[in-house]
Amino acid sequence: MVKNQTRKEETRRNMLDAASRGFRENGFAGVGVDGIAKAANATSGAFYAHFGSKDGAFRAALDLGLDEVIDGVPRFQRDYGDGWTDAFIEYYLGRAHRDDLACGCAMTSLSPEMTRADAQTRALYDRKMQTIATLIAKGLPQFDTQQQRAKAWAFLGILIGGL
Amino acid sequence: MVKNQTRKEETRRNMLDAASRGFRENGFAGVGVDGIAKAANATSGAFYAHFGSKDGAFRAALDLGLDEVIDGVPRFQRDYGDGWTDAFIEYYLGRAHRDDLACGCAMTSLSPEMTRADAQTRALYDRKMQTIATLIAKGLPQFDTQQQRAKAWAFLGILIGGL
DNA sequence: TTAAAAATATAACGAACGTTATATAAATGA
DNA sequence: TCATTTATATAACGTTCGTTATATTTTTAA
Repeated sequence: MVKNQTRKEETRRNMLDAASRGFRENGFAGVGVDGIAKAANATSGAFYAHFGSKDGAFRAALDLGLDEVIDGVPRFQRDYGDGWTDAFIEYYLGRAHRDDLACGCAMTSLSPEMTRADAQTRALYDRKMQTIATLIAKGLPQFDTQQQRAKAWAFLGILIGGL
Repeated sequence: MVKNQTRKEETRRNMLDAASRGFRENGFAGVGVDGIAKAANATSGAFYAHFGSKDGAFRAALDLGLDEVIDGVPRFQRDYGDGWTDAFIEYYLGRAHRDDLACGCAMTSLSPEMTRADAQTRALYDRKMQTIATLIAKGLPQFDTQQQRAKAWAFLGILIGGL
């Protein structure tokens, strides 16, 4: 529970959490605005005041979810050193991560939605994924930058699902 | 184009193809009955005459799609011998398979929908996946059946997406 | 304490949803 | 050919969808 936040911030947080979970569990089309708002003990009015549209909420959830990965990768690299990739994969495929509150990693659950997303959302996704690939590449034992990047994308591909 | 089929069979085929493509591209909730029917140059009336419900059409599409895998695995084992797994993975991850008419393999694109599917659909999925795992296990160089099955499921996990 | 502003709730819109009932068209068998 | 059955199209249903406009409540500032 985050403290020292106004009521507005708390409502937004609740709705963003509900949106994240809803989109990850049921996909973009599988959950409605009213459903998300209700899950956050709020209404569609507040939803639109905060996100402007359903697409806007999806982008906010995507943004937050990918930031979790962007924060997580360097943490694993720092904590596990050279063997960080194995630790990361184990964590990533592990039950704890699969069944957590937000229903898995946004990268895995939201990536399939990208083919149907609008341009703005895809641009956000591409930008964040480039950041993630760069972070991964920096942690790979290789001196050729291009090879590092290729391996980083392969690593991501395995994680997300062979696509 | 399949020949020697009645008009009824042709309509059903068209609608099943449209449903398969629609569900794979946009997910169960991402496409509607009217949309599927229109994509098959038909109407919702014919749709319900053939499938009974949207869930019914999804099951038919899932059934057909997983049968493609069930047919494909032994073909790879026969054509490529011991190295069939590499050939299969290469094909599976390859562009040709990703961009084909039906928008990728049903196993990959429809598996994420299973968490939201009804009991009947999940039962069908489980049954077919057991069949697929058995086929894969038979093609693995191992004498312990249990180990074979475990490896077969790991193989499937990698293909579908590390879940 | 009270007026202004901001945040949230309520109500309604047209459109699309899955489904059913019914009407039309096509295929079948005599 | 004509009656009957089958296949498909049309029209309508109640609901839910994303969204907007407006009303109400809560917070802010004086």
